Amino acid sequence: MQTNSLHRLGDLQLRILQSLWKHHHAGVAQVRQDVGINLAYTTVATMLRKMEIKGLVEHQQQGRRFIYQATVQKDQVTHGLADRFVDHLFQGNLAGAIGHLLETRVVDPNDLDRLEAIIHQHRQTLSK
Amino acid sequence: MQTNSLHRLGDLQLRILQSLWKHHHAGVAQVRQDVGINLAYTTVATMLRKMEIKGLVEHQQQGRRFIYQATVQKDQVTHGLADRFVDHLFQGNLAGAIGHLLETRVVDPNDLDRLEAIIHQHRQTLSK
DNA sequence: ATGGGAATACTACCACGGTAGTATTGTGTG
DNA sequence: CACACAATACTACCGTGGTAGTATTCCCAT
Repeated sequence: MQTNSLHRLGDLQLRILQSLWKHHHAGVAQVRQDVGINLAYTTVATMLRKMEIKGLVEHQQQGRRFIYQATVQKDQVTHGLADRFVDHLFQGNLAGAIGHLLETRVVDPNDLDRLEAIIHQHRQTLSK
Repeated sequence: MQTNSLHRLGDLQLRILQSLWKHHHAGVAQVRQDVGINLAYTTVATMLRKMEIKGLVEHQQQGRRFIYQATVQKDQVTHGLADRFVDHLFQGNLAGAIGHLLETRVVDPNDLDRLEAIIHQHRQTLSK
């Protein structure tokens, strides 16, 4: 619910959200399937419950089981993480941050194409 | 020291590292200056000590005081955070991640120019 | 109808980020 | 030389992510 502090999400929470975003709504077992069957069922269930308290997800009951659903949009979370990344490490300099990403990672030509397309399109929007 | 789990750094730790990267080496008081004088001196000192145990920083003694220095490079931390961002949220799709960044943030034309330059340069490197 | 399994509820624990108080110690200055 | 001050050492505490065991409950299949 709270848009603040969205960057504090842990790895498991992130993976759970990922799963829920994919399925739209899913039961504990399904989430656990995505998130890693190495984890105990109760671990996933507990995390889900904690996340519900924090307002990250919600559930409806369907017979015996809980069907969960994310209440935060992927965009919000992405934005939170991006803020942290860009603001903390690059003083808010987005271009610098992206430049660094490109430099320190393997990028294939296709990606470059796609990026140029995005930039191009962006320019259109701006000039309008 | 450990390259793993570098993405788990908290906000304060990130700000401390930022300060150390800037100054190269700095005493507690200096770091505290950067990080926020609203924090108690001991808070910063304690955090620094904890970070030393984790191998993120090290210190040399200079007379009475400790002069700290980061032992992790900014690149490593950036990479760690970027991994989390790109891998968790975009399944490793870097272009997708960057695209999203561009879409959800305010970008001024200058940034677009710089990005295009970077992409261009990158293409050179790749084709070589 | 009843037992077994599936599902949730409750509880507990550890690690660690963040914050800071108190205690101790060393040092420079008057 | 003594003392105030500055700096570190030690300890503590809260919140929360992560993990899971145990207890309870309810439904379905036999």
